[in-house]
Amino acid sequence: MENITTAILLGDSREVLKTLDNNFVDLVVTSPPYADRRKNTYGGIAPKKYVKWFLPISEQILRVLKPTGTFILNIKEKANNGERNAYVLELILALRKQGWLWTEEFIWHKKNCYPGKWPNRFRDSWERLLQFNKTKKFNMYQDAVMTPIGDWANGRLKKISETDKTRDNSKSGSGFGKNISNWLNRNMVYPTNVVRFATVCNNKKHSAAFPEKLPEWFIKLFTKKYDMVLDPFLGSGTTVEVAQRMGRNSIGIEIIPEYVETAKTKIKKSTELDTLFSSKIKV
Amino acid sequence: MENITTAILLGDSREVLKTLDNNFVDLVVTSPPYADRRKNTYGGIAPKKYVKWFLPISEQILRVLKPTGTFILNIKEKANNGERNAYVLELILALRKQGWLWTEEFIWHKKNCYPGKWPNRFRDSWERLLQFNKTKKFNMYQDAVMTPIGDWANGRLKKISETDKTRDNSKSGSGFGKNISNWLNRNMVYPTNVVRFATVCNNKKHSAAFPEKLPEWFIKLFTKKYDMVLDPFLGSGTTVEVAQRMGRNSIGIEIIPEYVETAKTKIKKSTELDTLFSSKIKV
DNA sequence: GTTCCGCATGAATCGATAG
DNA sequence: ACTATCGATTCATGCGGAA
Repeated sequence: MENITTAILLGDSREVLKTLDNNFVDLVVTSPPYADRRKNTYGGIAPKKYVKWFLPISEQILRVLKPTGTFILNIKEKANNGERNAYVLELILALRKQGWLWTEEFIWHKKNCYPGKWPNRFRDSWERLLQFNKTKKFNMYQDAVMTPIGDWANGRLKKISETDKTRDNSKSGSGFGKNISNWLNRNMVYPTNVVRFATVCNNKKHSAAFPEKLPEWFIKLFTKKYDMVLDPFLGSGTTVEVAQRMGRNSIGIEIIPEYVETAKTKIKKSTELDTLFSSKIKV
Repeated sequence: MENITTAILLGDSREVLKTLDNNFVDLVVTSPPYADRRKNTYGGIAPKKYVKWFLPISEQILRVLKPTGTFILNIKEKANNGERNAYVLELILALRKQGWLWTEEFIWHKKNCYPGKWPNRFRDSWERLLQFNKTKKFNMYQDAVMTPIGDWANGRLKKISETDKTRDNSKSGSGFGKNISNWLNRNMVYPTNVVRFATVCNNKKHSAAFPEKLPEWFIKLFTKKYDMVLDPFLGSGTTVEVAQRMGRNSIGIEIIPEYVETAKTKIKKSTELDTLFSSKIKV
């Protein structure tokens, strides 16, 4: 039986990443400190300096990632002085220049966003989930994240007429046709690039942990069992905890000792689950 | 009684906009042809040339807009050769340089997005609704777009406890605790910066303008009656039709004669409604 | 009149093939 | 090599006619 490794490294990602091998990571999923956020814990990076600060890190990520791997970056610029900061846009352009393919931008539509009221804007209920790749031939396991088909199917697909079965193309010239018979006995459909998860509300020590569902979804989508997951801004350990539970190897890097301790506790706790999990699978 | 003007101008926005006065428009809401799209009708603009093509237009928009006015730009980059185009990011940065404040990015989460399946990406179900302003003191009528409270909010608001209040107060100091009373005992809530409308697919004759609900929402949010609305890429006339129905003055510019005719027909038809509408209001 | 059901259509995207 | 065209895939919505 293959073993699963779960490593939590204390230190600055800018340094720790340099100690890792080339081309061995299948998925990087992370939520770095946003500019001018979390000043109390991370010190905060000024928006103007953010790109310059991030590029050496992404350079290392580019190096450790397999050609078939994927890099998911969760980030959102805040409003400052009535205006959205532009550093995330500049970061995307800079990452492209660094050699990354900007494959996709998923939207994380937060189910329960932060309440509040301002005269000039509404509550911010979404964040960017930027997908970058080294090559066009990356691994993607779409079937792993299929979702139940919409309610419309109940009414619409019960009875299929003969015309439905025979007609192929619509007349519009869009080249789009339909073959309704394909839809029989379908319960699940592929999702879109808008994902909807609730934010975590419980009082974790880490100030901005993303919900478990988020790394879980991307781990399902971009890795298979025993693949390697990396989170260079681990925080309280959500990513490696989920990765371990899902039977993936993982490495987390975190600069704050207190968070590392929290994360390690989680791992230990879930090690029991892991044993349970391991005993079920036969490899 | 004040009259409502609804003007539809045939021509190229780059030229027609120059003939308009300074500082008289309250809201510009438009959906220009996206790069490499609508080749059959608008010829298509190459992604590389898009920013250069758009800046003279936005310069005129900046001129005709009141200091209290708002510019809403609906756009989305397509995927090309496995990668998202970056010209929209470059456009946002260029508009900032031109003097615009990038106030907000709304997400249009499309209820019914285009179908399809590809090995490397999911269906694209969102578009950008970029908000730009001349000054920080723009008009915003938030009460006009309040929505019925959803089940999610019922659950969430009931759970807001003393710990929630104290935690949030201590963290951000944003005065959240004071504002929370606004949220209790209400049937209506303010929306967020994610809006959800279905695309229209009932009209055979015209390639789809955006759905009526979209300009309607922004007209409610950023204008009051008798304000001036401008759409420099009118298409089949949705924006001015909605503006007229809502008792706003409006100007639409469209380069394709056939679309101008369609738009004018809509306006004429709705003039009867307008008369009805006028007779009901007392000014 | 309601509800139910048939059906076209939509700012899509990729890979293969053709010029 | 690089662009242009074509075929294949697919989900939810609203309209209009039928029950």
